[in-house]
Amino acid sequence: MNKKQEPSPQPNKPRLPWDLPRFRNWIAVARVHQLWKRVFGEALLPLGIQLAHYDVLANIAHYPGLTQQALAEKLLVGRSTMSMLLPELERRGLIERRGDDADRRVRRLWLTDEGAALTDRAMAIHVARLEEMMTVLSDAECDSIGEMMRRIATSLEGRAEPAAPQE
Amino acid sequence: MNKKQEPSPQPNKPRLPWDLPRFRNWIAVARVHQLWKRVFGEALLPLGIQLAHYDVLANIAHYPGLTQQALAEKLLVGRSTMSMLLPELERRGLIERRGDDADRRVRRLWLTDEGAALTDRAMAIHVARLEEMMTVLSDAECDSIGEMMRRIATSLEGRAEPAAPQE
DNA sequence: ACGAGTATGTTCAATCATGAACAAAAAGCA
DNA sequence: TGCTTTTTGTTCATGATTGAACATACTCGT
Repeated sequence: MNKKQEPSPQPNKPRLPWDLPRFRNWIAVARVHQLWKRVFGEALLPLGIQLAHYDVLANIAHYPGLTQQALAEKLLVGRSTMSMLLPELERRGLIERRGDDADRRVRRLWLTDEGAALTDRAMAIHVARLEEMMTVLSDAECDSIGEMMRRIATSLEGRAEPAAPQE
Repeated sequence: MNKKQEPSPQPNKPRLPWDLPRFRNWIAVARVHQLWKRVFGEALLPLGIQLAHYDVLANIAHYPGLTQQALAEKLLVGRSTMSMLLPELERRGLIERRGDDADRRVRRLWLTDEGAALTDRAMAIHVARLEEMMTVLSDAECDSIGEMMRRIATSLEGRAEPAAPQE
């Protein structure tokens, strides 16, 4: 085949994406995200919850009374994931699901006192670990990452939502 | 030294992490990563492979002859994941696993011609989608993200690996 | 050379996430 | 009002990922 490799990687044609800065930069993003999930997931274990649970609880704390569908969209997961996850959190007395008189399809989500207390502790851990991880960045650097990522997110969502007519 | 914002949500104590810039910025990173995985995963479907397969193939392309263990470490997954995944790729004739005379425990990984061809196509899609996603960033901005992320990764890995003596 | 300790890969059972199919309820429309 | 379409949530079967336990092979110190 074709592996006549001289000494140096590739003479002129960049055969591997690793030669492209944008590729390498994105790899770094993915790697950090993956590492973070591991680190934070372990940090949550003492509280008896895992990442998926935390994501749910924190979002209910931020948007009390949101529906399962809205929560799933925020978390970028399917509806069925919530249907499988939430009964467990309800059984443990961390959340409450109440119907909505105005729309009897939906079940709105609320934290119980116990759930709110647990979520507070989890969020404290979250913030602490996050700031620990980000000590190598200045405030301005961190903000610039956030600004750029939001720009990308807007672009990505715009391309996905509008349901392209053709193709 | 912190935002004394009267009219807004919380009078003085920032009860929710969303009030903290570092928190919001990280949320944006996680969101983009998640969106990217969805977009790219769908883009790979026509090739008949999924993200996990692609990660394997691309890394074998980059590091031909690496061991399963080394691959698992690069991908930040467990060894058993490779043991479940690789036989499928081998069965499809995309990769080859050859023993190593110097160390008869390991199985070194190589792309077949067919696997290399498929990987080339997948990497082309990868790069195209990536550049599409990143059109909203200048080269310098993209590089700055990469540089900062590598800084964070080094810090994270340093904290996890060396098995801190106390706590 | 021998044995304890370590590293690699596989198997297996358990866990988790997902999409398709479904029922109930709402919204749109004639 | 009646009918169709859309939305919300659940169930279920499937595929993905994992850690523990194991067998094999290597390393290192003696």
